[in-house]
Amino acid sequence: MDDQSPGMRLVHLLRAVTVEFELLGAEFAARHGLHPTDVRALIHLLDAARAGTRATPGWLGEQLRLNSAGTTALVDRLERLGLVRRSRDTADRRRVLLEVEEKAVKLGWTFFGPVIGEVVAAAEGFEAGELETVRRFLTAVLESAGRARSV
Amino acid sequence: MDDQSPGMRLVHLLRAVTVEFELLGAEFAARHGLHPTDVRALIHLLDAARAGTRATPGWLGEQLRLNSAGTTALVDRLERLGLVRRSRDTADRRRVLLEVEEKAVKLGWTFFGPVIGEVVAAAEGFEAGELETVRRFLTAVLESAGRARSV
DNA sequence: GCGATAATCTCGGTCAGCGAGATATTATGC
DNA sequence: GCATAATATCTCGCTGACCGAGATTATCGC
Repeated sequence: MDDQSPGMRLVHLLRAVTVEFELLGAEFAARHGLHPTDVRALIHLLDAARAGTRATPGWLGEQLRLNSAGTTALVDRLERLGLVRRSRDTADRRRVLLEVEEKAVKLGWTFFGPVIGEVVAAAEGFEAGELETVRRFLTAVLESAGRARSV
Repeated sequence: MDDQSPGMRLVHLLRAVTVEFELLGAEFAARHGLHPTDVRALIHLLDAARAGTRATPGWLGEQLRLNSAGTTALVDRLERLGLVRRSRDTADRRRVLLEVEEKAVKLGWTFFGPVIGEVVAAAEGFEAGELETVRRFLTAVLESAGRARSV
């Protein structure tokens, strides 16, 4: 396969971006005494909070591909750090709801803030039509990756 | 910050792509009895081999942010799996060179092959100019992420 | 109510990765 | 030329994330 074709160059570029984001997460984690898994969990929890979805340990475990024991340990960790709070669901009292504390929101912001700022600034060097093209492409890639994964 | 601005939407999209790629790597790892770190190591080793760079345990450890003990354990694992071979550098006999076996190249191909195929196929739905725009954007993002990381 | 099902947690064990230090090889100051 | 520092890797002991199996608690259909 031609290594210099536009498609291949984009593949490598995307992979480089992924690596860079991973490193970013890992360094953020190390700096705050968290584990990479904790950061991933925070991302999912903040997403859920923003979308109004109710998060439970079981749901979180699925997102992160952890089994129930690992999930319990993870939530214990996050709770000990004061980032989430466990509370019984009053409707179905088998369920435990995970509520993110303000501290977690702030932490998430110090993590994403700088990257968001940089990327938004970078985006300003492009015209609206160009950004739309990028959006279409990334959407297509997202679907591609999903397809490649489910094979 | 406006959650619906084009810049923000691209940030979220990029993050989604990153997550998807990570999941892809994790599932590939699990399916082949590898750890996520092993996959990351393979990627770096294959890159080095392709670029003609000589890989050593120390270099690999830096790439993955592992200390020397962890790196030794990692290389032990990869060697046991028949993916790399250790050989002393004849010029500086303190050094150990890591040579990737064919098996590793094939494994890398079964990992990247499907994704590459999908992304290249997706790229064919775009004009050359559009792909160039995407390339420029991703390059800018890569620099942004690097900057955000070194703060 | 009672068995079946569901959500979470507990216990014991495995193994990746860390810190400290050992070992071997090469560069440097005098 | 020889002690000393610097470099590259490995060994040892340990911590802790995660897994598998099973216990616990709560809900639902009958």
